Amino acid sequence: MTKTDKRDEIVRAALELIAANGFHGAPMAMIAERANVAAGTIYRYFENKDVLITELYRELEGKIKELILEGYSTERPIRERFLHLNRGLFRYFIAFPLHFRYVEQFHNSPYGVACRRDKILGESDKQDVFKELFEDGLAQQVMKDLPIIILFSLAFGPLLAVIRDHILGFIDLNDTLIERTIEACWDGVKR
Amino acid sequence: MTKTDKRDEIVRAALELIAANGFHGAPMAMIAERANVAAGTIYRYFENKDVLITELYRELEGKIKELILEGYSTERPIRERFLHLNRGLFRYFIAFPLHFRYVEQFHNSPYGVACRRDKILGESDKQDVFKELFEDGLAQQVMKDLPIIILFSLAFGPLLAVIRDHILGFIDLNDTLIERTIEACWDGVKR
Amino acid sequence: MTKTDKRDEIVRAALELIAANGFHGAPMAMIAERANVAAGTIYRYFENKDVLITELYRELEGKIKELILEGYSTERPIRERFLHLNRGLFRYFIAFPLHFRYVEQFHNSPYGVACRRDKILGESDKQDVFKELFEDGLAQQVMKDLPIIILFSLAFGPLLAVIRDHILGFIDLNDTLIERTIEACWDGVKR
Amino acid sequence: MTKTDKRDEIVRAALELIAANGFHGAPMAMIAERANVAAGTIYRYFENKDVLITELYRELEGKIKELILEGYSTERPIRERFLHLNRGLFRYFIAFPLHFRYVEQFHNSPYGVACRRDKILGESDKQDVFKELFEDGLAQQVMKDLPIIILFSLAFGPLLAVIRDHILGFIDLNDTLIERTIEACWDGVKR
DNA sequence: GATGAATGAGCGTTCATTCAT
DNA sequence: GATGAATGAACGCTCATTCAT
Repeated sequence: MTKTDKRDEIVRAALELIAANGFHGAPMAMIAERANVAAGTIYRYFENKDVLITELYRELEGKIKELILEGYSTERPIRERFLHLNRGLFRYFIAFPLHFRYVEQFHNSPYGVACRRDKILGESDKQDVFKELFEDGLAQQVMKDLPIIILFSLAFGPLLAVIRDHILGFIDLNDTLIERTIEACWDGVKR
Repeated sequence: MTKTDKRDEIVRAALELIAANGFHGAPMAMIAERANVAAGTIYRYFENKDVLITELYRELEGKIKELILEGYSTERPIRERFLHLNRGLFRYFIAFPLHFRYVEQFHNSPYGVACRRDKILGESDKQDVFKELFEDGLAQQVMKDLPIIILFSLAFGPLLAVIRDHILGFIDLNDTLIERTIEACWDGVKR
Repeated sequence: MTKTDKRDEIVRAALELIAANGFHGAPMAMIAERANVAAGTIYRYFENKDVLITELYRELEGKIKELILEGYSTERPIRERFLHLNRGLFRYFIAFPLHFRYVEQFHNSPYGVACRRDKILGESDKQDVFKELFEDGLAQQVMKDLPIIILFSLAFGPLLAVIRDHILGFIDLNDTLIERTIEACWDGVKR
Repeated sequence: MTKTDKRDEIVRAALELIAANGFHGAPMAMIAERANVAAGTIYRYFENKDVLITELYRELEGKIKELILEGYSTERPIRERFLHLNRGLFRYFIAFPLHFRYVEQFHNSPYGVACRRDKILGESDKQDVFKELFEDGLAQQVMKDLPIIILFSLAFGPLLAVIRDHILGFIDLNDTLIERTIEACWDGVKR
């Protein structure tokens, strides 16, 4: 097994266990076992559990962005771009429910709050497509004149709630339902 | 200090610590200390930590419902009822940010999921004003023809996200902003 | 309720709970509850749990002796006296299984060992019928020439074991079986 | 220190402390300290305290049986076999008084009762030499016609009581005394 | 006297982290 | 590099005992 393989196994194991059981239901020893690695080995790749958790989040974030940006163009109309991104998120999380569970756990934890704080208050992430979309939407006056951070919540708040209900088995989403939910989100933000 | 005082102190301490640090960041010993009570004393009032957590949630839920239903009438038009309830939630949580953080922690935990499952799958809660509102909205065809559970997410998903951002200090809400956010939520659910 | 009634209730409750659950399965609070008395009240009658346990033992010991000595006469032949005492113990413990369980727990605990030590090494209990019986048996040369303490074990060791098996439901004793077991014990000690 | 050494140290410490103070007088932390091991280390070798207690019992049981069966043959006459086994028990427990105290504590506890129940009611332990001896004794009509479980008590009840008195320092056994006590036990069971 | 709420030391157990091999 | 046994602080919880009422 190469060095990278080991790291990947650890990350995969952590994802599975934390998604299923939460941060406290995933002891390092259990992650190690699931990754077929010794407990101490994890510490060669990650300084400590916090770092593992945060790095895993960054990786998932990266993958999500990557997939979402496929076929995305800032040249298209605002509405189309909005629908594209939301649709991408829906499809991604339905395809990878473990990722969704993990990301949700992360957001709803001290890690997530700190991370969010950095993102909002820190150096503006020049490449944040979401932010750019809302800025364009405001500039072109197709979106409601509200702070971007509120537009954000209007656009993605329902989405995350609906996906959670889907993953927990409370609804059974299909393409029509998804499409109509996304349209409803658009109704929320559009002027 | 009367018996009730002690219980109240424990509940207050638990609320503060759990709202700030999460369930695992609030050991019983710390709750006891903050409540100026011995560790064992908590167990006179609550069978165990789970019960304390759940009971505290029920208390908050009760208070919220109570405040929200003030001046609420099912006789009024759907839109008005919708705005009333959302406005109530906004005001409540802005007035009691600890309650918000606590309720959020609770929902995002095994407790909350189980609680949610009961509510959705169990015997329909006849007195659930929210459910009733959406049923009426659907019947009168003023709301989008979507499953109630999705309407729920459209209505309250953004709201919770916005309040969180406010409490974490990422936005500074004022009455105008609140009113316009609620209107935007309405745009999301209305036909 | 008179003072004596309260004490009796405490003692009865302690007997029941300790017999059923052992010393550690019978917290003071539980004893108090079963006795319909406040926890603190127990400490008016007994300095602490140890004292309660020891005093209860002494009471039971007294009752047992009293019943056993009914119709007992040192004028009768050794064998008859032996059978009388053993028969008495059998009947007593079968009639009062809680007493048996308690006494057994007591003997098999630091309390019991200390108590035994006092009895054997301390001032010889002038009125101990058992000791007297064995002394007479030795003097009259109807019993084996062994230390009294060993005769004791030969006489009562099997008895206690058989009663325990009866109470635990492993055997179902009847009068014949009892009589033959006692005879067997006599065979053990007689010359 | 090898892995086995550590386990042995834990077992030894548990044996010593439980034999001296009983199960509740031997907290895990104290066992760990006596074993020169951290508290958590015990849990690498034993799932929990119950398992430690039960496993230690099984180990002692095994050692005892092994030593007792040395030179034992079912070909020899009943009486000889009886004396062999009883003599073996006497010698073993006098040589290892801690083992005796431990086994006694175990028998007189919920563990022991459950264990006993299994043995009596469960599938007959084909290799139980004691049971086999009594069955043979009954078949050959050299033992009293009593239930095996009672013969058991007649044979070993006095023995255990005598050994306890010896270990507690109430008698000082010597070979003659042992031999005569065993003979007395035989008198109890023989027809 | 009687009460029972309050105490806090102590229990069994877990788990992030270290380090000798 | 990799291992996994060892650590020990920290957790949730119990219960004998005290003492203000």
